Parts: sequence; structure tokens; C-alpha cells
Amino acid sequence: MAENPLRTTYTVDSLLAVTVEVFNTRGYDGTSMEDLSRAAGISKSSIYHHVRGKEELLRLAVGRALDGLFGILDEPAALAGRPVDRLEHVVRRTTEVLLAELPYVTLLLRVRGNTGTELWALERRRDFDHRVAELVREAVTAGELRADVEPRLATRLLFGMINSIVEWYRPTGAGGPNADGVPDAVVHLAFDGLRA
Amino acid sequence: MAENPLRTTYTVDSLLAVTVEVFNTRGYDGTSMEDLSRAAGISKSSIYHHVRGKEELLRLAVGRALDGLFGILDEPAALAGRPVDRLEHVVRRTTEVLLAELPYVTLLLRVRGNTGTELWALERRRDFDHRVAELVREAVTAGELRADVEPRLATRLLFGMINSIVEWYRPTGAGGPNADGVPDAVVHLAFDGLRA
DNA sequence: GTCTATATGTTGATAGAC
DNA sequence: GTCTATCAACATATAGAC
Repeated sequence: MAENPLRTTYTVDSLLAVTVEVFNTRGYDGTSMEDLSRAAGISKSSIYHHVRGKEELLRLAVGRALDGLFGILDEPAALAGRPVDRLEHVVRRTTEVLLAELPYVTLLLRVRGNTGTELWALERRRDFDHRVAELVREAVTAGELRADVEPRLATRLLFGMINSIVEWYRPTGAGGPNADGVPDAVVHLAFDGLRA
Repeated sequence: MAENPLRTTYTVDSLLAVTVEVFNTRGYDGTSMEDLSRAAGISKSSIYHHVRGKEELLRLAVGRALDGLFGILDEPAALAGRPVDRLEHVVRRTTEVLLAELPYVTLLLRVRGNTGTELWALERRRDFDHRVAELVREAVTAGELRADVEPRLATRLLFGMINSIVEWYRPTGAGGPNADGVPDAVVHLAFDGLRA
């Protein structure tokens, strides 16, 4: 599974790992197949042996991120219990998945919608947000969140906060699900605020 | 100031307004000068009469956003008073400026760092964040924010939340500084949290 | 599975007429 | 201040040898 950095042969997965790093550094549009071939240490044609083209690399990468996120919604703790507890679980797990799949989620969040693949990714992201917004709505109705919270607006701000982590987080090696206490900080800030 | 959509002549400012919309829709790298000329209704050469090239359009646009944000730090309410009140002012005003200069701030926040102009924008953004993080630190020290708040982490999450507004907010015409109650919601969520 | 060479289209930018 | 025409550079993708 783990391969040598001096490798001379790639799998789709190992090629994808290199690709996503470059996409995140230079942007998808700003990355040429030449850039990718240099980063991978193989020729452009060799890349075309593994995938149909640049857009397929994007689709595989954002698909991986989306699978991780949607998996959260099927976890037992997201399906049963008090709405506020289910919401807290989704918030914490979303942060954890974002950290665990950081490069893939980063790419997903930067997609703008120029191509068919990008539009598909945007649509699936909206699906995910809507399902969480529904959870917020239930928690407000149950009186478990402040009554003056507008569910749609609160969900957007909440996920804006979580998603922004990709802009600055870099693994420290400590790793693990609760990397550097970030998920704790997110849950604490979201539910209790900054004020003393 | 406001010009006819059927205009046949542009100023740098009016050209910039059109340009920024296209950049935000297609991404900077994903936008060709051909795209811009079509959106503006003039030829590519005519654009080059107003600006030296594509990168100058980017520089002018993000410069406008940065000027608006740095202006906040010089406002009286950001310079004197209890740290927590100064922080609340900066949080509210940042949200207001983001909404008032939405397309320009949107573009600023999407810059990645491929060109010199982009690196300059990233550096100025970091400056701004550092100055706010210092304010958070003061407020924690003064006991006005929860003691378990890590200033750098809290600042990042806080501004992540604010900046994410560009991903979904669209003006409703109501306008005004407190557009649709968004600044209120941001301040409330940031300082008091969601919990009932 | 990799390579070199190349086909084919798009890009940012310029020249010069009106 | 606008236009048409054009360019060199670079893009994605393919062909076919090893």
C-alpha cells in the first residue's frame, strides 16, 4: 500500500495522492498535466494510462471526500437520540473526517462549477448541507438550541467555520481522530461561544 | 457612476466590476481574456487599453477588498475600550465590509498564491488575521473570553465562519449595513454559541 | 507501464486601422 | 476607445515504439 517515493510505477490511488497535493497548491485550473507529470516523476502519457484525463482525477478525488462525509450521516449516533446530540456528533465527526481526508476535502471545498464534475460535486455538497440543516431545525424545535437561531443561517455559519479549517490546518504527526484538539474546539465554540 | 448595461465605453472601475463577477464565477485561472471580453461586451484589445493585463485586474480587485478590511482596524471603536468590545466591533464590521464589498472580498478569499499578486494578497490577509488574533489574546488575558480559548485557534475558526459568508450570501435588496441580520447572527453565534 | 513525438485547440497579449 | 487580425506559448490529449 505505502510506496516508495522513488517509485517508478503508480496505481490510480497513489497517483491521486500526488495529484491532489498539486491541485491544492496551484488550483485545479492552474494545474497543467505537465505540472502533474513533473510532480509524479512520470510523463504525461503515463498519467493518461491510469485515467482518462484531468477531469477524472478531479472526480476521483472529490468523490473520496464526499463518501467520507456522507458516511457520517449513516452512523448510529447520527440517526438516533436527542437532535442536539445527533447534531453534536455530526459536527464533531465532520471535523474529524475533514482532518483525516484533509487534501481530498480541501479540493472538494475549492470546486467552483466550471465542468460537469464540479457541478456534480457542488450538488452533492448542497445535499449534505441540507440534511444537516434539517437536524438543526429539529434541535431548535425541540428547544435544545436557542430559539432565535435561524436554522439555515446557523448551519451555514457552523459549516463555514468547520470547512475553513482546510485553509490553515497542517498535520503535526500527533494525528489521531482528535487531532490537536481541533474537533473539541469546534464543538465548544459552536455550542457555547467565546464569551467568559 | 451607475452606467448603462448597453454601454459602449468603460472606465477601469466599471470594467473591474464586470471582471470580478466573472472571476468569482469561473475562478481566476479558469477565466480567459476572451471570457472577460464577452462578459464586458467589448473586444480583448479594448480591455488591454484600460489595464496592462489579467493580473492587474486581479490586483485592483483584491486591493479594494484589503483596503476595506484594514480600514476597520483604524476605526475609533477598534482602538479603545475593553478588548472584548473592540473585538466585537471588529467582528461585526468585518462582516459588514465583507457584505458591502462582497464580490471583491470573495475574490480575495479565493486567491491561492500562483502569481506575485496572489502572494502579496495572501501576505496582507495574514497581517490582518494576526492583528485580530492579538485582540483575542488581550481579551482572554483580561478574562473577558473563556480561559480555555486558544487565541490563535479561536481567531481562525471565527474568521473562517465570517469569511464563509461569501460562499452563499446573495444581496436581497434590503441591503444596508446590517444586511438581513447576518452581522447580528455572526456576533451572537461567535460570542454566545448555539446552545439554549 | 513507461516513453518520445506530435496533433489539435486555447491562451494572454500585440499591431495597427478607424 | 474601439475594432479585426494575428502571434508565440502553452494546454489537453493521442499514437505508437519499447
